[in-house]
Amino acid sequence: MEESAPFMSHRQASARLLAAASRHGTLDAIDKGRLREMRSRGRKLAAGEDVVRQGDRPIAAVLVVRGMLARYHTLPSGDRQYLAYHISGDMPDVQSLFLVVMDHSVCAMGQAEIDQFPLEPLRELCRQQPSISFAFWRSTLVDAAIFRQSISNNSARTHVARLAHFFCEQFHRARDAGLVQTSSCSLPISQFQLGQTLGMSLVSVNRALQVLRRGKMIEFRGGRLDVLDWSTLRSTADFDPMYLHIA
Amino acid sequence: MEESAPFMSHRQASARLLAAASRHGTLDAIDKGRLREMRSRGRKLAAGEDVVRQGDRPIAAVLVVRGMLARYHTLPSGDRQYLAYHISGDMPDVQSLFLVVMDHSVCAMGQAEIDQFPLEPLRELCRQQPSISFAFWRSTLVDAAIFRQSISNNSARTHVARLAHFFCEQFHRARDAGLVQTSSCSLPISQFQLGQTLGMSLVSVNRALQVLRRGKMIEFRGGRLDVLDWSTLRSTADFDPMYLHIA
DNA sequence: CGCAGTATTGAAATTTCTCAAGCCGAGTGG
DNA sequence: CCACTCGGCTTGAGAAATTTCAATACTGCG
Repeated sequence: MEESAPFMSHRQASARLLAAASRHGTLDAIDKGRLREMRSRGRKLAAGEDVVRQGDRPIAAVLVVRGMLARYHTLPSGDRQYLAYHISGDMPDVQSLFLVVMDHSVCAMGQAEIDQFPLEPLRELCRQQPSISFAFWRSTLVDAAIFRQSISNNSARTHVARLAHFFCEQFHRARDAGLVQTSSCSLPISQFQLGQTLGMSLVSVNRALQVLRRGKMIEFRGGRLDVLDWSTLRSTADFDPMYLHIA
Repeated sequence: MEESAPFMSHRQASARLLAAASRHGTLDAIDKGRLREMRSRGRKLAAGEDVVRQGDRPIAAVLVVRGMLARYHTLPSGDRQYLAYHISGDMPDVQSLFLVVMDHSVCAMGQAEIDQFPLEPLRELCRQQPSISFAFWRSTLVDAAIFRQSISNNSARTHVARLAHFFCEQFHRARDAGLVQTSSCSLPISQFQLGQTLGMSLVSVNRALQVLRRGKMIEFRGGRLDVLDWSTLRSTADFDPMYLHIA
């Protein structure tokens, strides 16, 4: 499943890296030039394939090119707890720059494509170009804000609100990344996995889903989310996108 | 309640800042010198007092000197969801360096004492001294790892394991910070607040607590945690401190 | 001493999970 | 082209966990 990408894609890959960093800070010409020098290896992922595992000591950072990646804990029972989802333009494990051992795994939710950038050159780049460092740093801080929201979501909201909030977040982020057409976005997650994300059983997910459907707020099937009534969905969820710290 | 600290304490405060940074990276003489130049304002906090609130745009970063601080979300219902606790030597809101608006609040759990370091000089310092930047960055990454663990804890563990895990984490971190004497540490949190931390009702907290007590694993009263049987507590909790990324 | 906040207990009400069966839809091989 | 199969979705109903309500202790502090 792993394969080197052709040479041309190196330029595309570093352009994508530049875009990822630019989302979180202002870069000058030097910063941009240095980012464009970064070399990477492209890789296609099969559905469900792991990119890194809990306990690994990764040597490269991942940038999502296409598809969706997820971070998850493997519990002693063997069960998973999904922690976050990442779409095109996201870097799910920038933290590896400074946390040597992975405390969670990263996998592809459906077919996906990534770039892998060796960590050492990235670290060196961050050392030399503070603005780049700050941009990546900020991206990890937004990740943390999203984790905080998940704590509240999974701990303090009703099942229906919890699901609604999850959909709001995914949809909002997809839209921000330019991945929404006609109020629908890709969300290749099964109801069972939704349960492992939100701390609910499969049956509870299914029933909460039906409430949202009957309320004509969303449609969710075949790995795709359609938002039919954003305003109602949003208020059902208590969704306030402030925590995403976008612009 | 706010008051300037005497001049002498400035030197102590910057030494504490140096210590906080040193926990997360190797600093050279220049780094250390620059850190020692940082000026701060000491502040005493009453029990329950807020340091920053959701929506604020803080201008200073907090370093805990004494006591315990907590981060929390305020939900639309008015209810709180506690997200993390911080003890001496921790910096609960380094993220404010790059996330302008607070997405959560920070309060004192009991009486506490903090140093406040203006953000702008800190940012400038990070820009000039990459090692310092990396150390603070890393501290925010460990925070994020702890948030991830909280997602799993609150979503996928039984009430008893959840509580046990929380105690393991607090105790382990207190020990690492040198705040444990004779297997007990300060933990000024009421059972109700424990519920708002772990996503359980007050009654459930109380009953889970009794299980741990009857199992002779812990004693918890008057804001103090005694660990009577670490090994059993740890296995009850499935606690693996790896995620704390302590050297 | 007594108040106020915190902890404990019991029991009913509710939510959530588990179990188990049936359904649906896409892909496969006859 | 259709039956078959597999994974994922849906449904019902009983079991179990959890919350809520409400009353009773406890404790530290003024």
